[in-house]
Amino acid sequence: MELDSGTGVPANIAAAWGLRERPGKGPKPGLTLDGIVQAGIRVAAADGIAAVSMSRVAAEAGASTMALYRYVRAKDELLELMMDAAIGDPPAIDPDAGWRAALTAWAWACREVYLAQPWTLRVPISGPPATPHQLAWMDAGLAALADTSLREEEKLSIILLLSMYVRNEAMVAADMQAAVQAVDTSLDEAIATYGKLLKLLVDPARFPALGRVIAAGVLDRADEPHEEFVFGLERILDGVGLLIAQRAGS
Amino acid sequence: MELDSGTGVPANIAAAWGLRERPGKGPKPGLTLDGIVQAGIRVAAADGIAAVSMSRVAAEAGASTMALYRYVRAKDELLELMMDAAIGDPPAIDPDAGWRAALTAWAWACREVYLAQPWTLRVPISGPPATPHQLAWMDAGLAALADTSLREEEKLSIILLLSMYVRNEAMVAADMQAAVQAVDTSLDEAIATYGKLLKLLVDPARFPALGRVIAAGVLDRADEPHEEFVFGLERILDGVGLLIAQRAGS
DNA sequence: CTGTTCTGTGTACGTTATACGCAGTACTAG
DNA sequence: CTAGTACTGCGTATAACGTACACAGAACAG
Repeated sequence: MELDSGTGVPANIAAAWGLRERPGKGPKPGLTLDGIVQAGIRVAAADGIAAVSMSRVAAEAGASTMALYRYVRAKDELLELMMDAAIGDPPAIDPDAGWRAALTAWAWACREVYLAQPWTLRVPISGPPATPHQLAWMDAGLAALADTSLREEEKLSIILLLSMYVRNEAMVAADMQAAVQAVDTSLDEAIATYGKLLKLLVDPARFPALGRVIAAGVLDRADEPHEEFVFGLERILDGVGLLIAQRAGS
Repeated sequence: MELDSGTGVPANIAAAWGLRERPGKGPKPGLTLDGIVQAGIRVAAADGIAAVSMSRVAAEAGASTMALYRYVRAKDELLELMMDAAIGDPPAIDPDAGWRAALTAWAWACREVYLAQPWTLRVPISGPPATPHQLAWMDAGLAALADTSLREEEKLSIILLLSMYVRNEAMVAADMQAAVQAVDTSLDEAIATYGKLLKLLVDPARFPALGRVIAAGVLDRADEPHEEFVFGLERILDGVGLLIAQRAGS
């Protein structure tokens, strides 16, 4: 059977929920799914997602390469399981804080998880969220909007928008940090290098608006570390606030 | 030399700007960089980015695998060049339309480019935008904000926020379309299947907010095709509008 | 006790990117 | 005109990858 217990749950998601049937016929399993997933996470944390090969994970777990395939259908499934395990559960959020404070806390927590484990940002997303911890984060985000008079559909859209934003912003931040560490320089210097590059390439006659940005010196120095994140977050929350006010008014 | 003409321009970006020096000593090149890039684009458009291997592109270009390396430093560079060629130049936007209409048109155009060539969404971003067409799109976006009283720094942040949003939303849309085509079903049906899956997995006692969304039937049917995109876009532009009003007021 | 079924493992295969060396070509210096 | 040089396209070789498959042994059901 492709699916477990005929419930119609896709195999990879069933694995994430621990629904794998392991009828007790053969020999005792010497490994555990969780052990393998943790081994994968250790490899990814140490040397990045590119280092996560089946043989490397198997070595870390103390088994042969092919043993992993008794627990995992394919590498993609392993990555999905690693991802789900790595993000863990969302933090508790004060339910009386108001939607804006709650969403802000949620977004910051999400970002911290990503930046603490940058490899999670490189795991290709394979579909709509359906693993336990992903749904837990979704639920926590939705809970922040529970007291508003938004339609359920709108709440969901907002959480999707926000989680997309946080993930993407974390990716950019992680990219920059990686680039900085690769050349062993400072963030300020990296930005300045980029600014100089654009100054070289951009002809203000051809790209006038971009030319004005460069001329204004925006790219001469780095922002405060999290300034970019806060800026986008505040714009989005402002927009959400407008909708909430609108729904409350009508 | 790693760099061209000692200008300090990284090799891959120099290639994108056509700054490669090809001193006329050896035999006449039988291929052109552009021809190779176009061959790569044909392969990607036909069979997706996973089909873009050096040997496949070489076959499409009518040359041997290793010949490509005379024009391209590595596969990553080829992908970057393909990406830049594929997005092309942004459309002209009515400069008197006002910032909101202009940004909306810009975002839609950007989204169309991505969805017309979904493989571009799978090209890993390798750093801040520095290729000619990327900068052209950035300039077009910034131009939409030219008449506002925002600081240049803010304009840039807004364009980055918006382009991130469009790209991400296009990725999700492309993912869904791919999933739908893979199982050869309708979009409505795919959403409903996902809804049923969540209904099965989500315990409303453990995930109350998510339970309410599901109970409200949000996932029983698909939205209008572009509804999700419009929703997020409007929220972001609302937030931007608030900032513009604030800056104009003070 | 005798299947039956699951375990871990070794081997093998097909792909991938790309480093390297070679033969031939078009230009430049003399 | 000739020698040298730098570049071309190409074939081969290498290391790594995911994973299909077959097999030996272990634990259970009857």
